[in-house]
Amino acid sequence: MKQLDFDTDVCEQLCEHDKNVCLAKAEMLVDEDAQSIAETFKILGDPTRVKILHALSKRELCVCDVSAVIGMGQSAVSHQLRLLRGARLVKHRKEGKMVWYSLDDEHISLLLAQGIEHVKHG
Amino acid sequence: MKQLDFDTDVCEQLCEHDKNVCLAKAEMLVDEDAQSIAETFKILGDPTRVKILHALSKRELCVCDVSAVIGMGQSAVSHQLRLLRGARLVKHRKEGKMVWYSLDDEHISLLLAQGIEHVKHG
DNA sequence: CTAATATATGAACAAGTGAACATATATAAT
DNA sequence: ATTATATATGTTCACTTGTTCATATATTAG
Repeated sequence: MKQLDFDTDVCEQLCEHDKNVCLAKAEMLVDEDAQSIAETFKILGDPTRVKILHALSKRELCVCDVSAVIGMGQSAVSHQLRLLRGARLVKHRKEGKMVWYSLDDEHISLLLAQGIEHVKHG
Repeated sequence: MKQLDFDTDVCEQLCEHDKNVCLAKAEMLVDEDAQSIAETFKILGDPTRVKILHALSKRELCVCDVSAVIGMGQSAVSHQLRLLRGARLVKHRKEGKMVWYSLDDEHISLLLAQGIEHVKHG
């Protein structure tokens, strides 16, 4: 395989398929965007968080309840909810000493559903 | 917080909200499914793979071209394509000594698009 | 056959991650 | 104020992950 010059945007001798490579390069995601998108999927890419999101897609739950539902300690759940919040996948609502969590919007429910569909074979 | 009995499906003294917890538990994803779903998202959760998928969503590319497009070594790209293949996110087609990759189906394109939309704020 | 090219794979290592534990904060009840 | 409850956070550690380097396989050309 030829050694490629990644530093130039000009399409010179890129493997065999200059046109393809040139076009693809022009349309490529910038690092920043790829990073952000990956970040979102990464948060979705953990079984505990998938379970939490799935539970929240049905109804609003407080931390304590999530903990009970998925059978995991309060601390672990709180950590995970923080990550989910950071990725704007869930939102929270304070009520006295309790905090109620739910999905940030219906978008998230869709994303999750598509992931599920892909697995149950799509 | 009360100590919970995770070993029983019977709803006894689960925090304050027995009903919610009981329902949520009944509808919860089984570990196996949560694992599979997370696995898929986990594969989507890496900037390099996001870039690869995005490039492939536009046109079929061979390994060499992907390598050139995203500016990363052939070995690294090959490893990533293997993971993507394992998650049925891409498919491949052999032609002589070259292997052409493309998205496994339009579903994947949608999943990716939804992730992008969520980031560009949805 | 041998050489060259395209891709795949194995090993190793740095960097990142999730869970558990201890502890901190915040609110409510007495 | 003191105690109890609900949640959040900091730290630690075993484990995973992505890249690189070296090498293997496969296909084609000569």
